[in-house]
Amino acid sequence: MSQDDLPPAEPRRKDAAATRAAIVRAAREAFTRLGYDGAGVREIARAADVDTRLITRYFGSKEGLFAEVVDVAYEKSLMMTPELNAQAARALLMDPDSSAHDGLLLTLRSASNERAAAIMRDSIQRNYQRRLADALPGSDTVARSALLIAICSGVLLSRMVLGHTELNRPETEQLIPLLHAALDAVAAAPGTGQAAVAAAPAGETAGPSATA
Amino acid sequence: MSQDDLPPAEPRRKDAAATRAAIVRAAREAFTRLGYDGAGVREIARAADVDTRLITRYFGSKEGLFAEVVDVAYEKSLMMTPELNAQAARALLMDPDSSAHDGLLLTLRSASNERAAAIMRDSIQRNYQRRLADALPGSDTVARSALLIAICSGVLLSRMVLGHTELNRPETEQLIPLLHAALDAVAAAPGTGQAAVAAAPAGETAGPSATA
DNA sequence: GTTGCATGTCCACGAGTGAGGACATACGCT
DNA sequence: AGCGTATGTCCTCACTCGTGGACATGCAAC
Repeated sequence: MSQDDLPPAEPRRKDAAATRAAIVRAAREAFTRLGYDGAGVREIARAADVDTRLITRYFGSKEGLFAEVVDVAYEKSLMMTPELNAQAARALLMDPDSSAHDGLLLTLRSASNERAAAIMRDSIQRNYQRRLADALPGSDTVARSALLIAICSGVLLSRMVLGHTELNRPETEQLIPLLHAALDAVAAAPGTGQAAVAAAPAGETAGPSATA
Repeated sequence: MSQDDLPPAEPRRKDAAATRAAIVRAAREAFTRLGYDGAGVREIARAADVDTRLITRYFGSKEGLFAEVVDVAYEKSLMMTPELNAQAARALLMDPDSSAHDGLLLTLRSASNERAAAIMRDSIQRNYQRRLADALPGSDTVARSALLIAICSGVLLSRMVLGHTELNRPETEQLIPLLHAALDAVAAAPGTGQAAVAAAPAGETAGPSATA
């Protein structure tokens, strides 16, 4: 439906690198949309215009392919820092699907599967949480970064995966400052009680969707 | 492994009510542990010491069984009110698995499946979110209740489903006041800027796990 | 006691899965 | 040019899944 517009008339024969890339691309789309269990290797292969056999040859197994997909997905994820909480809150609540949280979204749709969860837990720690923890002020940065990621995951899960309609309506915009305050409550240095809580009188800096 | 200790020597023959109950009980355990896709009807039937055929006879299909399980699971969920945010924060972060958030946990593990997600979205709105919205002060109560549920879901997802080790360590206790503040930032009436943010100097009322 | 229907049991079907063996082809090196 | 190997293709295997048909059994009403 959406990936038939790869290179259209180019047969791409005997090009391992291009084949690998096409598989990873199709797999990322399929895993993000359907989850680890929901996406089948046949479907991925068809979307990538590639024989099924090549998947197991190049990546060993479906699990190996998933691990590779997860790793690259987190590299384009929106980086969260205490200064970006406002933009993060807006992006989490308003962006339609956005590539900003590809990693997290991929995570959520596949969390049910135990093997997939283990792969993603590992990748989150390597690619996401370490960076976030380094950017946080104060102490307990690892734990607090994990809590921040957890909160963001929950919002994304409710909106995108569960399809909670209450978070996809016009009033959702009112929630941005609230979510911002909630994020700041965790991200701000502990002890410095002032935080930015209850800031932003609902106007909020209407930044350009912050899909960095 | 864990459900062989039902009624041991009682054949329970020709008792539809007891059979239904046993199926629901086994299904709830299986769905919560493995998710909708991960749990199979054969496995559920074996755990309930019942023939597979009875599942489709009594509940129509696996989907029908799941809907029934979801409905009953949310009735024993921890009710959240602004006054209980402290206990909720503690329960979410510290309780080992607890039956307090059976509904949410069941939700998270099955969120990948689209049909299951639809069933749960419906049940959440009926059994959980309506009640929470009524208990919230201020305006936009439905949207804010959805955001609260989202945040709680994220914490539970990271801890229980994804198995994030950073949220299952001793330092996690330090996060309780932070999560409490984050919840209050959303739950407290908007406009009244004071909230309870940055309250609780890390001591926190060590309430009894709050599994109401 | 006999009949009727709900309840319980056995078994099979068709579709789906991930994986891999066996063979064909074309690119790259000598 | 000729060979070798990486790459691409076809087809099958072994398995699990949800569902339902066909039959056995026991409780309950008459």
